[in-house]
Formats: sequence, C-alpha cells, structure tokens
Amino acid sequence: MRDDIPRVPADTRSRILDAAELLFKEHGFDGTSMRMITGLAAVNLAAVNYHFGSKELLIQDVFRRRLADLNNARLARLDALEAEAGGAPLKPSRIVDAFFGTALRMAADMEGGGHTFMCLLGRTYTEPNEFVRKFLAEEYSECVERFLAALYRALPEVEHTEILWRFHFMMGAMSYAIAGTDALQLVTGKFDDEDPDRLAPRLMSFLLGGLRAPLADGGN
Amino acid sequence: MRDDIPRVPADTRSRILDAAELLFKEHGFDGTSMRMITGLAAVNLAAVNYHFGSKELLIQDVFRRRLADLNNARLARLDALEAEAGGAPLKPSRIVDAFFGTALRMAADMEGGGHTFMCLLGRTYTEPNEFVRKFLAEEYSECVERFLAALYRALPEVEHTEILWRFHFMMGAMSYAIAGTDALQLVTGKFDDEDPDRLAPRLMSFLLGGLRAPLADGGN
DNA sequence: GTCTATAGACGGATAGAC
DNA sequence: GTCTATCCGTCTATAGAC
Repeated sequence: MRDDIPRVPADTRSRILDAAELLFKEHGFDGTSMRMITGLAAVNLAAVNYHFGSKELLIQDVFRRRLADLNNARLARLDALEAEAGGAPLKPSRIVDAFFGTALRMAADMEGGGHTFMCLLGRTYTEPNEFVRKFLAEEYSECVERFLAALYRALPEVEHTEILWRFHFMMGAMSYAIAGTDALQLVTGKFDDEDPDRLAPRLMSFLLGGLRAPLADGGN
Repeated sequence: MRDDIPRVPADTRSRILDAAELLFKEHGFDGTSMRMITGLAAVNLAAVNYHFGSKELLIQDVFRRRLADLNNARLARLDALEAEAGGAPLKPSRIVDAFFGTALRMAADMEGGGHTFMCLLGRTYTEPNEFVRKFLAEEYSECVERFLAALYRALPEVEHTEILWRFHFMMGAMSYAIAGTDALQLVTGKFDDEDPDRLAPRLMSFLLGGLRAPLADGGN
C-alpha cells in the first residue's frame, strides 16, 4: 500500500519550504499566513517556528535553498567560458546566456519547483521589503560583480554605467517575462496557446538586441 | 499664518488616495492597513469606508484615478502620429515612444505623485492578485490593442506572436526600470549618483534595440 | 519532534452620537 | 461628513503536554 517513490517529501522541513515557496509566489509574504503554509504542507502550525524560528527566517530559507544553486550554476558556466576563451574577452551573447539563460532553464523546471521559485524571485524584485532586499543584494553581489566585469571586458567601447543600466533592464525583462506571463497577461489570454519552450529563445534575442542597441543621444 | 497654496489637498477623499497610493507602493496591499492609510492622511479611520466602501474598492480607485490619464495620453499621442502619417505605417520608434515614453514622463513627475503611481503599477504587474489583475486588464485592453495594431502595421515582416512577446518584454524592462531601481538596487548603491533624467533615453534605446533584434532561431 | 491551547496584538468593518 | 468605541475575526508566536 506504500508508494515506492513518495511524491511529497516526507521530511517536515522540506514540505514547509515547498508550501511556503508556492504560497509566497501566489499571495506574497504578507498575503500568506502560517496557517496557509502549514495547512498546505499538512504539518502542525507550530512546526514552522520549531524548524525555522519565525516567518521572516522561513522566508530567508526559502530563498537560500535555491539561490545558491542558481548563482553557482551561473558562475560555473562563466568559469567554463573563461577557461575556454583562455584570456580573450567573451562574446556578449555567451555571457548573457550564462546569466539569463541559466535562470530561464531553472524557470523551465515546472515539476521541481524551479518555475515557482523564479516567479517568486521576479515578484520580489519589485517588492521593496527592507530585509528581503538586503538579503537578496548580499546573495547576489558576488555573482553580479563577476558578470558585470565580464561584460565590461566584452564591450570595451561602451561606458560601464551604460552596461550597468542595460544589465538592469535585462533583469527586468526577464523577471517580468517569467513572473508576469502567467500572472497578468495584460493582453488577455493571448499567450494561452503558446509553447512555453519558445520563451527562452525569444527572450534571449530580445535581450541581446537591447544590450547591443545604439547608445542614446547624449548618453555616455 | 495660512499658506497661500496648501500643499496637502484639503479634501478628505484625495488625501486618502494620496496616502494609499504611497503606502501601497511601499508595502503592497496586504502590507498596508487601513490604520496606516488614515494615519498618514490624517483623517479618521472610518473615513475610508465612508468614502470608498471598502479597502478593495479603495485600491480600484487608486488605480482608476491615474490610469485613465495615462492611457488617454498614450492614445492621444498615437492619434497625433497617425494623423500626421496620413495612412502610412508609423515608425516603430515613434510608437514605442508614444506608449513607453508617455509612461516614463509620468514616472518623472516626482512631486505630483506620478512617480509613486508608476512604481505601484510596476510592482502590481508581478502581484497576481486576482481582482486587481482583472481590473488592470480591462483598463488596459483598449490601449494595448491600438498599440499592437500599430506595431503590426509598422513591422509587417514580423509575426504577430513575436511582436506580442516583445511588447511584453518591453513592459517588463520598463516596469522594472521604474519600480526596481529605487527598490532593489541589486548592484548595491551603484545608481546613487545617477541623474534620473537619463533613465528615459537609456531605456528607450534599449527597448528599440530589443524590438528590432534579429528573430531567434526557429522563431516564427 | 509533534501536538493542543492560548496569549496578545492587529486586521477590516460598522453602529450610532454629534 | 466626521468622530469614538467596539465587534469579531485572524494573525504570529509560544508555553507546556506528550
């Protein structure tokens, strides 16, 4: 009568993290109560405080669990590219793929929770919750620094400030493409018949076009 | 002892709307209580329910107040462009400016609340609150349809689906550029010395570069 | 480690005086 | 229209039995 491979993690900690990730993505932090989390995870209400200490610490752990993997995968790819290039500057398209493509591949994982997490991350960028913001900035800084340095080398003729801005714009386009597509659908229902696998190549060509666009008048 | 021009609107309704707009932008809907709103607006707690009926109806009115202006300004600009062109397809750059440039000009209004509202709008796109989403979709649909039609005519060689996606990506880049810049600052503090007036030209050239990018392999 | 029970604060909404 | 006072539900967190 037992399933050979239990779908739901038996361990309480993971079940809470999975439930919290999903509910935070759907309803935000303030819109998600402990009771919703423990209800979905089918664990006792007191379990969250026992295992994580508080709701805030749970939020941090939800991010920590996946963010390290994501950024390590990005850096590993960048390392591989740099080793391959042997000191020469990289192609911008490869750098963009290593950073944004890696995130998109994580977002394509619909079963393991990668998609849910990337949606959550996307909506969190525009939620200026003080302590989550600081936490994310710290977790991200090393990775972002490495990629910016690579872009500076790859585009020596472009001012650093300009590259910084374009990196920022690319983050926005990607976050919104992931978090906003099944959320808002401003153009109602227009993406319903769309193959989700086509998102990545479409977005990548958009990002590269933006990154390589001619500089604005008076821009530096 | 009286100010000649009172800074704060005397009228209760407007004070509530202003306070709610600011607090929703800062803390989200669930993170903002009636008591916070009425406290900041310096009106009585019961005033919200008297003037708006409920918190949900207040949220709707916060959007309604500015969204109509924004989209009418966009459509007026599009009308002017189309009248000027006299039946010929428009240049993509003009269309993009009419839609996104108009929003950026609203976001540049730091005193009148335009900036606050655009930040709020940006964060709301990634907050899949059921009833706000539907409300926004309705308020937006006419305007988006008109601009999509203009883009279809302006770029006859590009598939409609592709244009739809790129419009979506542009929305994301802009929303995030406005809502995320003073919120997250992933690259900590790096934008502090930046002139906010430079955002618009930088973003516009990025958007156009993305819109005109070569199509992805296998894209339609 | 898991549970029940509850403390103590805060949420939205409203009744009724002025 | 504005105010006070209050209802009643939900929230996070914790104490203490098992």
